[in-house]
Amino acid sequence: MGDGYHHGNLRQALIDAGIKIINESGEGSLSLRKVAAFCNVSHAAPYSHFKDKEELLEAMKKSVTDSFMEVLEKALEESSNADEKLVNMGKSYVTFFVKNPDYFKFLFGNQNITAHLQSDNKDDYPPFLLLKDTYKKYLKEHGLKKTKEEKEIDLLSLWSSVHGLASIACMSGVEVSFDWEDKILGDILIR
Amino acid sequence: MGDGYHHGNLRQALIDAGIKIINESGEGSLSLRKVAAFCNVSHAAPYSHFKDKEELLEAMKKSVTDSFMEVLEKALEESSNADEKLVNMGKSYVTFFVKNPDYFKFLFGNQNITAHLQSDNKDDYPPFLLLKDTYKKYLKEHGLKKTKEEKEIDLLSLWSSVHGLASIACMSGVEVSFDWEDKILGDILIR
DNA sequence: TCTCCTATCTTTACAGTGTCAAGATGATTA
DNA sequence: TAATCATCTTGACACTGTAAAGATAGGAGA
Repeated sequence: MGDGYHHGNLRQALIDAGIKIINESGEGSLSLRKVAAFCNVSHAAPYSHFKDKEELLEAMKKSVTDSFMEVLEKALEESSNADEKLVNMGKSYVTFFVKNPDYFKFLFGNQNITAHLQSDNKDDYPPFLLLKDTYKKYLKEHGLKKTKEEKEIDLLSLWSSVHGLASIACMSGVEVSFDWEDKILGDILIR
Repeated sequence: MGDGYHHGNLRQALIDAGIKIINESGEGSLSLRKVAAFCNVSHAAPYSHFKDKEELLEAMKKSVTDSFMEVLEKALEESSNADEKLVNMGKSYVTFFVKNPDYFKFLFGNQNITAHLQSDNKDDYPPFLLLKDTYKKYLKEHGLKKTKEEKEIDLLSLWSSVHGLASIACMSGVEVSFDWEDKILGDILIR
């Protein structure tokens, strides 16, 4: 266990190492061999746990998404009413990625988002599900009735604003102040 | 000229070949050597025109951005009033990338957007400048007075909505209908 | 016309990459 | 104790970006 021929928990160690490397020098400088070396293991060892480099990347994305979900859920817990929940969730959404732009680039800056997100349905993406759920509660709390189409528009509007903000902040280097965020989200809810 | 030892206009040929490859099989399968082979030229020939693989990619991005700008400008020409201009520009923004998701991934799905976009200022990005300009005319046409901060918020709101929509459509496979777009953009303008 | 210059392209070489196949190792189980 | 099996190592392969050195051709100047 630990130091010997068998590693103990190499799978998780590889995932953690991969994320660490990404955070320190970006995804560009992430190679299977480096990840393996970081774990003091031969260059082909990862193939006992992952079919592909791609499969390791997917596992890393899942891990990052889990951390992301924790942050979002915490934001919900710390809010009292539905309005606050939506705004704080949006803020946390952007803040999380502004704090770790490499995470955004990693999650959304790749051709391979396909396997991770697509499945032709955004409803497989946990953060979106959480937004959807929170939005529903928002409607309920306010006693609002909306058509299915209106709901879709609201959700897409909320999501694309927040996600677009994160994207712009992370990918273009534009500074996003929280005043802006408050107002943008507020306006979407009020309109 | 053309077939001999010297190529004629290898630089542009490499750019075009690169874009073609990306459109057919995504950026993942783009290598300098393939681009060179596509132009019937040795694998090191590109280094006479580009310092780096990165420098070729930048040139390709510039080329794609130029096409993008043409589409946006055409949308402006074909609109009569300021409201129409803003909405049509937003539509074209999204449509352009929905039609060529590989372009979106190529332009915005990379760590190296830095060199292409950042320079710590979104004002270097031609499409944003066009949006800014169009928005200013919109204010003028309506005789609206806004503070600098309000303008910034409006612009960021417009941009992040549209860009976010494009991002979601291109990266997650969610279908974006134009009804949605009309309403989302309309709401932002009206509020 | 001849020579030289320079931009452009080729050849050769090297380190790094993902991946596969075959073998080694050691923990588990029969 | 012996056999099994997941896990790890070693070695090999094709492909990548890039650098250095040489070849080529077209134009400039004599």
